[in-house]
Amino acid sequence: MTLPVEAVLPELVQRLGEGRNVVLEAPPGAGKTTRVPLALLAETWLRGRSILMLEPRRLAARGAAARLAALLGEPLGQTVGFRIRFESRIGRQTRIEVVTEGILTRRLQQDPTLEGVGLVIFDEFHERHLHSDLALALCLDAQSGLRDDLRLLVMSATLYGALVAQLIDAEVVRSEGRQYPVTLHHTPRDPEGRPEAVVAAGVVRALGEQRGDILAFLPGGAEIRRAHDHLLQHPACAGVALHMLYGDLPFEVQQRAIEPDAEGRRKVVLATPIAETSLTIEGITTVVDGGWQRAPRFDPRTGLSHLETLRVSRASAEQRAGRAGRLQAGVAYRLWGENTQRGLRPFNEPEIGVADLAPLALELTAWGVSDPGQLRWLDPPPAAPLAQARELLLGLGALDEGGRITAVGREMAELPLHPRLAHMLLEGRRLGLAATACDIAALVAERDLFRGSERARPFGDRLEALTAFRQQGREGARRLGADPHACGQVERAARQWRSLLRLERHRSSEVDEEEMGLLLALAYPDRIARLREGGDERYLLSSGRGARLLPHSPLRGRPLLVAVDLDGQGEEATIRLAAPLSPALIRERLGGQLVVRERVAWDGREQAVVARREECFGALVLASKPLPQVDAAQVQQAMLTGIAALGVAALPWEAGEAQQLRARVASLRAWLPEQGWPDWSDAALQASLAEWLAPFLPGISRREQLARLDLTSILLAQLDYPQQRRLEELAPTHLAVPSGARHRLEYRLEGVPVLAVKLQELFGLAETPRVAAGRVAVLLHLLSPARRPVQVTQDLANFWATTYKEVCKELKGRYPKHPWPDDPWSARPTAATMRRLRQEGR
DNA sequence: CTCTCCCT
Repeated sequence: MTLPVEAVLPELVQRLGEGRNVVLEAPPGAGKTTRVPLALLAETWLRGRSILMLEPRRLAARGAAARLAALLGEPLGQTVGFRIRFESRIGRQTRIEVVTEGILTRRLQQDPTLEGVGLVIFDEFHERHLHSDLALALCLDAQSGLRDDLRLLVMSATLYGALVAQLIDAEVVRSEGRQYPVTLHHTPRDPEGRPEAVVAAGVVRALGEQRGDILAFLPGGAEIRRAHDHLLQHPACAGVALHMLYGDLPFEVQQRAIEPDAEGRRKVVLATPIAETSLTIEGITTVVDGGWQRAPRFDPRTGLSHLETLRVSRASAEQRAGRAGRLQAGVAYRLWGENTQRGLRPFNEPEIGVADLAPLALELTAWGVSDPGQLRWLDPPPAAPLAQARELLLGLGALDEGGRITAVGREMAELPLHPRLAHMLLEGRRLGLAATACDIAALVAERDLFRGSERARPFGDRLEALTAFRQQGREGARRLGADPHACGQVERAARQWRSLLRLERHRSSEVDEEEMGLLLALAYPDRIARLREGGDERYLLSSGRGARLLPHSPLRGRPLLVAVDLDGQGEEATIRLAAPLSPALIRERLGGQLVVRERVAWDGREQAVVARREECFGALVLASKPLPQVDAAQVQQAMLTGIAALGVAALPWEAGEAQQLRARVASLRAWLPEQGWPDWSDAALQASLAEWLAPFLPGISRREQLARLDLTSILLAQLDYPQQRRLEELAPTHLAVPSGARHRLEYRLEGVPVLAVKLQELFGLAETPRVAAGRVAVLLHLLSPARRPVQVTQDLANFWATTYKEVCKELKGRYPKHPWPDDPWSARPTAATMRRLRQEGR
């Protein structure tokens, strides 16, 4: 059988032969995974060295290797082999080695020159996993340094080639795919509809309009279960075999969903994106796509991840629809309109942009790179999550203060698990708890034993179920409500780590809850939760954030927990998985890791500077007492931090005088920019607290004591004497008016100052009063005798000439005791009544 | 309104 990719093989071979990197852009079905490595095997430039081909999934790696070997008519482990976690088939003569992503990173770390390798092929690069992005960056680094004869071939779905080609300085070779046509039906959905209802309706419609089996895409397991329950009741599903398919279902159930129905019934499979690439389901001719996908997002501010339900990307939707056209022409119902289609993102967001970067940060440090800018990336690791990751690694002792890897860090990097868990394994070994640490790490890292169960269970139940599985097999696990398949996977991971730590065999012992908490605290020193007073399920995390146990958790009321799984979404984090923690045991077993520190710091809850001597484990404060003597400079520094956190608005501006001073200076700054008046905006004052406010802080350590500050004098002290003189002259606090009185000017942060004055006081005055050496006319608020505003103007002469007459007419009757002369120009300006004027003899 | 998929 000839495959479309064969047409471009000569060009591909030639380009690589010229010593170039190459990007092969080909849609699914082109045959790139099977044909390309074999076509290159005999190339002389390889000089007998091997080809490494990277696959994004274990299933795919094993499958690709098997097909390649079959094409050569050999068993696996001869010319073609594979290496994935837990399994490898590699022989002496192996020239094509198919590996999964983590394996390649590991190999590069052990041998940066990739000795004996002539070509690295990245298959399905468009999936943009964290590991494949990292592996490409490391390969490029190796190529540019030690191995200029190493070649790279990146294979990717359509429309992605140019970007990668630019990064790796490569030629793009394009191939056609093989795919039966799929007819697309875009059907706008009820925007309020829940995913399960929308997709169930789509399935019912497809059942009526099409023949053949149906594959429907939903965002997650919960929606799949609800859609399943709903469709079971529906008459359209009578006689139809209804299946669910998602990663956490037991293997047998997944298998049944993939196979043709034993009784030959028509099949409907409700699936997560697991069916998008990893699994091929027999007999599908119709796809129903709800158009969602769920993705984790790491929030560097909290250090936590949460799941988000997003619209599918165009690439994913394409892939999903394609599932209907593997056997024959098919149909895809897309439950969104053409407009929505145009707004879809072209590709899934690269994992490097949204993931926890702690593992990547450790890999980079182990590679000897402190700044990711030293490597070439399609998308560099974003700064904030990377900084957060480095901070975590520093806390775990993997990095030193200078950001270099420590001996412990190197040991951690060599263990195939998350740095948090690697730290727990190594520290657990020192405590003589290595085997238990392996179990706990596996329970954290592998599939949830109790997924889908109603009750929120504490961590201890997992360890108990694992022990039961070891002693009594699958039945033992089932009796405790655990999934035996998942137990097997956990045991397999734990066994791998035990062997890496050179532990002989697992000694099963009693599960000690407190030791478990202790070990978990070694992995999550920053996720310790203390029970809030007056309740039994609300906790305070060491970060200061609130957290809440899942309803009905058996851990309710425990004073101290280690939160293993925290969902960071929303106001309060949700503690999904936790173990109780005993401070006494920490002190007893981890005494060496306790840090005693004297802390003088602003406390947001106390609204004051607190000075305490604290005994800490990670972020957990085990003991705390007040410091007998405190350095005044430290208090001042902490107070400044506190004021910065509260904002300058928290200072006592209420009196008004200080605000007026700020407004006067701000006005002069705006009117007379050449004079260099200081910037006293909130932002500027906030930024320079240390300069202008610090000298006045001695004796102040609480928020309420800020009321003592005389902000007017403090700000005035910022001006030198000539400036103070000029301020009085150019922006006076008061203005004299013709009546002889002095009235207060009201300055504003922007605009002209306001002079509020009874209009009788201004008789005879033609010129509007001015400030700033005559540059700015004040805004007059002309008042009635009852001090009600009659007119607002910046043009007094015009007021006398026009509006004054009407004002007179209107107000004369109401205020007969006050003067309302026909000619305001010649009348005597006064604040007094007629009677007083007469008494004064006029 | 129960946590997607994948990997050392």
